[in-house]
Amino acid sequence: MFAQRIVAEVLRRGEGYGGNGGGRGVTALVEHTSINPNASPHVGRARNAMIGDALVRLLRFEEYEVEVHYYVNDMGRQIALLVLACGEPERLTFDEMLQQYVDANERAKNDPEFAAQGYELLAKMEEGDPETKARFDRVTSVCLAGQLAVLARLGIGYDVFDRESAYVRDPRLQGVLDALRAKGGLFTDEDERLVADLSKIGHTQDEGRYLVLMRANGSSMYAYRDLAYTIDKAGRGAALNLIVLGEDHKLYAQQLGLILEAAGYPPPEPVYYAYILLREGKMSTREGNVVLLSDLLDEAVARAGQKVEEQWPDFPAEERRAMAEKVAAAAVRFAILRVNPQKNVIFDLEQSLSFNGDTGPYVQYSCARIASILRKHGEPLPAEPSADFPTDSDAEWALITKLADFPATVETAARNRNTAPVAQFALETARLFTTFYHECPVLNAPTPAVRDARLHLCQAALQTLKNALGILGLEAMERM
RNA sequence: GCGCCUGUAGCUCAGUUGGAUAGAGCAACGGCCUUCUAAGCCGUGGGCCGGGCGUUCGAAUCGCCCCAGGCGCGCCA
Repeated sequence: MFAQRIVAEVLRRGEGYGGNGGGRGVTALVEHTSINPNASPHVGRARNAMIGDALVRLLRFEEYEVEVHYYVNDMGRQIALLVLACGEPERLTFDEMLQQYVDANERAKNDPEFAAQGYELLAKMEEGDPETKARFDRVTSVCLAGQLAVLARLGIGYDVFDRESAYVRDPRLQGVLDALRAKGGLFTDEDERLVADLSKIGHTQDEGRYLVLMRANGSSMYAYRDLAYTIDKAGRGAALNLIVLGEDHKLYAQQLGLILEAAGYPPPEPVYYAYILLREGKMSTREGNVVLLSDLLDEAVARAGQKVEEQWPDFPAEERRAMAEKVAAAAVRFAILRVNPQKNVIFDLEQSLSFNGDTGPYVQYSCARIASILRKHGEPLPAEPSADFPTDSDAEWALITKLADFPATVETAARNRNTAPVAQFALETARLFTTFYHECPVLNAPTPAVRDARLHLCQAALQTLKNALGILGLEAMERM
């Protein structure tokens, strides 16, 4: 009997239902977010973090052993300017540092001497000057902590932080240069820069043929350091090596991949996503038309808080606050994650703050309704649904059939490295539960057998929704 | 100019990898709280699936050509 079998299967597997064990015994390294320290995360950048984090959760659900890496770009021209601007970093907060950076960047454009100071500072950093390194560390650490605090509000965390500055003088880079040289793919150009000619190692198009590795003054370019880091990641022995990248990095990743292959290293598997745009155009920190993740979350919490207050006036403020945080995070995460990553999305503030319709809070609300039924029933249910499992309505069948689809949805999502279908599944399941909810009374079911079957179905639906939400990084609500 | 991605309802998105009458939400309009939470439900209107040509018994889905948007293309990261 199909219905009874599916419901029993969901309840038996519990938190593991939907997992196919595709990653059992497989290690995976996932790098995502890796925001430059000179900016507070905006929703565009946050797409990387949310996609990456959901991917990590999906892989773990499939029993991969995952290690999450964050590459801290604590070097480079922009960071040098930031450090230069933050004279006494101890006295500055994260937000103040960001303002300093904006000012410094502006000044560097019009003041060549100031810009030159930046390059000098960078060169000293690369030489390994301890005092300079300490200065950089102080500034970038404050910035990193500020960024992580915002991301943590969305439930996003990391296992390992790799600092770019640790890879500048990586001895393995010599081997890469030797390999390039051996194939005629390395030369010093007329301006004394060290340049890779990728056409010698399989690059077929004209655009992107050359990649500058070192400046004339011997300081390294981002790509050069990134090569060392990528080699380092490859050397950690993970069977699956993923990196979440904006689509603007496509050509760059190909270039890097060619060099790595020429030197005998396996390149990571990229997962791309497209930009989030505003109606007015693309987000630009310079022009001030950005939506900061922290601001978005604050607004979401404020709106959710209002709703919670209307709904649960007798709850302690602290508890209401916690509910609002969960709902707010769910709204923001779901709004981003439900869209296929290769699509540009036009960011709509009202829409991503909406708690009605095709949203994370709608799914959470369905969970709360189920939890409420189970709570009201009070008594524990038999662990196994009875062999006599009456299900006569279309609503019940549609819901059960949907629950049965979950493992296949997860399997496809993992294979395609795309969690958007899981969000879609959660929505569809929540809608089907709601139809069932309106058409099939549970506690007042016509017979005890029907009631028990429906209670078990409720449990199974809740478990499946929880598992789907877990992959997306949203919390199911007991009440809302 | 060249390369990659995208184009589905007024708006934001799905569409199970080529199958039957293309689905949701938002917005609009009309209904539903003395029965398990109205952050919900039911109903109405709304479509040349960007355009064209092809492949196929069959195309939103595959191919080619256009058009539009996004991204990228040597001392940014």
